[in-house]
Amino acid sequence: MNAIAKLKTDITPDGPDYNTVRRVIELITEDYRDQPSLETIADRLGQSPTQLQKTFTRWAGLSPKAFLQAVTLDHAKRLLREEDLPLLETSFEVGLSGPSRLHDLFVTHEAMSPGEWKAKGGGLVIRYGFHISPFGLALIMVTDRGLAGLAFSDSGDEKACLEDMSCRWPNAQYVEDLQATMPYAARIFEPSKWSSEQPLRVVLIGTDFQVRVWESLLKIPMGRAVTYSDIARDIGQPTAMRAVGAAVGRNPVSFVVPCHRALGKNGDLTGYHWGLTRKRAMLGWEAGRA
DNA sequence: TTGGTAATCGACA
DNA sequence: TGTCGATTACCAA
Repeated sequence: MNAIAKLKTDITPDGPDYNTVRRVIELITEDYRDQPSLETIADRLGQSPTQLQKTFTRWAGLSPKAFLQAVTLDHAKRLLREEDLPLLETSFEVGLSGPSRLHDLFVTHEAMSPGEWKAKGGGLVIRYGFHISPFGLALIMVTDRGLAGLAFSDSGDEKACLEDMSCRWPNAQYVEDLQATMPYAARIFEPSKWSSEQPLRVVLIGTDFQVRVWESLLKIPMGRAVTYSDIARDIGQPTAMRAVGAAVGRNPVSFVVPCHRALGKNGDLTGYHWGLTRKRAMLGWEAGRA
């Protein structure tokens, strides 16, 4: 194994589990009416039930049974319904460069408008790298100001993924640099390394409206969810839910800015740039850790 | 329930 | 200016 490949696999040894999990989620979603048993699923995947059992607990922190429930529509509804405490209202004062997200991964963020970004010209260097993550391959992009982009890809689609991200900031100069991105990967996907003492530095590059939407997302605690209209209300434009949806979809730092915690009003998972299956996986994974 | 549709607003061409 | 969403609420079969 060469040095780079080693770097990739060292991050999260359980990375390959995602492939199994992804297929299970797909199966369940297809015929969720039948409530397939563990045996049925294991059978369809050509694995033994015990093996599958082990994979799940390792990946999700939940028994398969609990996991199945977590991925179900009912559970998503519950995430929304348990809204006794004022979700978005509380947390922290979120101002520019303030720490946010009281309940899990702390980040400090600064905003950069497209204008500012452009003014810097092509001088800005973005270092990127792919790393194994619990949700497939993660493309991480950093500038000297902090984390600027986080995207996901299945193995084999790296090129498309990189293109998807890099065309958002056409003027930048892109350099592959796993040494630079690896520490981010290690930190982001390992909840035991989340701390408020040393928040993760993030640069939000987008329009004023988009940044406001993303700040709102940062306030959603782990294992909870809100609707698109909740967000619209939070930023003071209750009727702009449609525009909010569009802005959420452009979130360049997925997972860290938890756009997977935005659901339709009835608990449906409406959309996700990197695939609905991945959105389900994230919610299930968080359910096991919340 | 399911399916069509108008209202609404930021981004982009 | 005109089009297009990771939305919603409402109304008709």
